[in-house]
Amino acid sequence: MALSRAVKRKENLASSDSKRDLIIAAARRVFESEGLEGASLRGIAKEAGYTPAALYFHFDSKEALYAEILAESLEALAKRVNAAFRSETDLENRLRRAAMAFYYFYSANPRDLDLGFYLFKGGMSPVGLGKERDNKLNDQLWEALAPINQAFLDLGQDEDQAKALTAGTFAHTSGMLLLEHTGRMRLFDTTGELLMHSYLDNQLKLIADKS
Amino acid sequence: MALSRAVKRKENLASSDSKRDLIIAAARRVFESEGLEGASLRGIAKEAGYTPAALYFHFDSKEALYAEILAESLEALAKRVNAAFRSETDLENRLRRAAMAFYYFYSANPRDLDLGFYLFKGGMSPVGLGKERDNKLNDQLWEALAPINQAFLDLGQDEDQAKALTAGTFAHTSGMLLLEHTGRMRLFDTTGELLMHSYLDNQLKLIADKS
Amino acid sequence: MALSRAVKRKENLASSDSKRDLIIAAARRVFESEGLEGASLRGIAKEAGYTPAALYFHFDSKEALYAEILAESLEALAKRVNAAFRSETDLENRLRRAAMAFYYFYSANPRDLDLGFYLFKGGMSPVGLGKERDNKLNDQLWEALAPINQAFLDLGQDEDQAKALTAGTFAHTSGMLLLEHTGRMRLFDTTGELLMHSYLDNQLKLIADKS
Amino acid sequence: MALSRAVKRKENLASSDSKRDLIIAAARRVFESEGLEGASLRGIAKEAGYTPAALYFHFDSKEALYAEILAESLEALAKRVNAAFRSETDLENRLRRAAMAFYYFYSANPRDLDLGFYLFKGGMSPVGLGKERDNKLNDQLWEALAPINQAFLDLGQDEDQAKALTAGTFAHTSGMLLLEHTGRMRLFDTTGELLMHSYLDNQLKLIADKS
DNA sequence: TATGAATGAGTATTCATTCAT
DNA sequence: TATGAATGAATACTCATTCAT
Repeated sequence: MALSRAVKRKENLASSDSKRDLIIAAARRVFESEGLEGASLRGIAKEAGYTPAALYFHFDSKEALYAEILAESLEALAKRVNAAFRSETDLENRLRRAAMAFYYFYSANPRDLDLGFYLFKGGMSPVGLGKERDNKLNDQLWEALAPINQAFLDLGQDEDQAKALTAGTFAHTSGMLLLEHTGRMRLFDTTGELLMHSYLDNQLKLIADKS
Repeated sequence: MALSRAVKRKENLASSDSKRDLIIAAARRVFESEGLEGASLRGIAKEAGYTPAALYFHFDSKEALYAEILAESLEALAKRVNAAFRSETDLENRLRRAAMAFYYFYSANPRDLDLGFYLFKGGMSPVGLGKERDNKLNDQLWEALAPINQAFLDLGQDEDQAKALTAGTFAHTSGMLLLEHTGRMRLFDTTGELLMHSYLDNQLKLIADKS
Repeated sequence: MALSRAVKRKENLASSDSKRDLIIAAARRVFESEGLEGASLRGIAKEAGYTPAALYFHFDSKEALYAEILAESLEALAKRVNAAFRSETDLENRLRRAAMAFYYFYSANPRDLDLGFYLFKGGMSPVGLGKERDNKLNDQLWEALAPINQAFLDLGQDEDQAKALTAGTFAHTSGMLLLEHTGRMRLFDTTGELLMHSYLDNQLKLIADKS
Repeated sequence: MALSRAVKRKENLASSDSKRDLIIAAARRVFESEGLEGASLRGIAKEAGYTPAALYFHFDSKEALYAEILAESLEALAKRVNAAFRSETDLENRLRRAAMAFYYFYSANPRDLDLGFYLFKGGMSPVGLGKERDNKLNDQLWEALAPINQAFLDLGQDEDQAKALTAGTFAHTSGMLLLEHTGRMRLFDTTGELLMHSYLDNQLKLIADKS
């Protein structure tokens, strides 16, 4: 008749988690339409169909909620980049695919970029977040970059070289996204996508030339 | 009596302008110590020795004041980059010097970077700023990038190529500054300066290889 | 099966009571470290290892919980004062001991004083508490004052005189504790303890002079 | 025709001050009807016919507003006690009058007592107030007690004795007010006023006996 | 008996901006 | 040109309490 306690608890947990997810989803929606600064706890709560106070049952603070969103975003990013990496066997294309996956992800979700910069600002958040969360986010970021790093290793670069190349690619991509996001790309009559491809071609050429 | 009206007006204008500059200087000081989010009109007014209301005689809005600061910053940046460009006769070093001047400027004044991103966000400001000001800022930005573009032209690139190369250099530099500013460079055991040099070396090598 | 229902109920009762005591103890701890204003139901619940909602099974309201704590405190106070009274046979010292026991109790537990003032404020609590509880607390307070009253009776005062003397001693002691608690005693380069002794000496002298 | 600037400024000042006083008066009214805990900035602002934000133009914080009220209260108290002291030439009655003026003041304005205890709690306020204000309040308190102290001096007590006697009188009065304020006086079938008189008579008798 | 989830009312304070003077 | 005074909307967050489960 009745469900066993264990099952019930599981269901509650699922329900609880799904509520968290509901709130996070609502927060994402608000972010997307209002931007980071425009997204208030009140607004998020309203969008989620809750009282502001209710959110505090699920998240310790606004920043913690933000961090959760960023974490989910980074997770999705990492999945995307890894999938792109794995979808290719050609070593050169692997790099291209992985790096472009990174680029396309943020090109499609520009607000997530803001979020990342906001929470990473100064290397730590102003309010809470704390070191543990910073470390966690760093780890997640690295997981998204790891395929790119691996691609460079696979192309014959040693560990230090690969790391530097990954950093360069990350920076280049971030900058490119920034220019597009802030509408400055118009100055140059070109697109970030094009420039990304050219950057990657150059990297591959340079690597090929070395050997 | 003593002074003619015309002279008086001129003096007032001068005095007015110097007051503007005083306010802008105060705002810069506040930005540097408090950051973009921490800088309030009240705080700026206090630092300038004025009432908040007084600032509205000199600037239409907070954003307008910000824009003015950004304009000054871009002007200083342009001067710096141009001077670096002119200080060199060797074509390759010209590029290096100009690009690194850009990098060093923001590395030393990271808050100015924030300001730029903030005001350029979305291609237009939320409140005022308007198209004219956006255009003006774009022009100023281009003035800071022009020497880099010229260096590429001098290295034998055609106009389109130079523009794309300038865009790439701009993006790369911006991304690098971003990574450093947000403390993410630590992930890679290297520095933005080093990576900048390596990027520029690669660009020069690729150009040389082409011909 | 094994245990009879009656026994079970008793056990439950005992268990319930011990839980109550656990909560009260937790609340006391929170009071002592956070003060009256700083003590929230949430904090108390956490300290007790419960959910806030759980406390409502044991206490009708926050005020009711407070009242319980005050009741325990008054009980302890009464015990202390009675013991002090009984520990002496000399009539004059009996008064001194009893009154000083009162003083020392609150001097050591200043938060309990706050609690008393808070709950007694206006003669009744804002929310619940009600008349029964007020009467109960009054009774308990009187039990703590009874030894002092008895001491005055033993010193030959009639009932009315003793009551008035008790009231005076109570007021004097309370005021003294208040001055110390609020740091105002510093104005006078003396201590509450000293002044208490001098007050009691005077009372005894006045009584002696009368006869 | 027009008013001179100096006059205008004076008027403005007067107007500004009167607005402060208006707010303070409103705050007092709210205190009296709602009590200390029930008095919120919002409520005070509403009562004063202002927006909460407007109060911050006149007072730095809620605590600062409270402190101002307490300061005014203490000033009025001091005036009252001094006047009582001066109205008498008979040395014994001087003490009586001054001490009873103190008592009557708080008996008529019991909320002011709360305010004093609240702001003096722990010798310093939790939020702001700061040492300067604490010192100022202490000074004001002493000004209200000075006549009592003088009365003891006039009765032939040396400085130390007078100080201790003043402390004792202050404590006794405070305690008496407390008992009345919290409705505990009912336990003793007497009144604070009566007990105050009897306390003062005793003090005078003890002083007379000494010499 | 206890929890998880939620509420609604409340908190002090800050913000950019306006306007009469 | 500048101020003093004020606004209205917003902010994140806390509270005691309730209720279905």
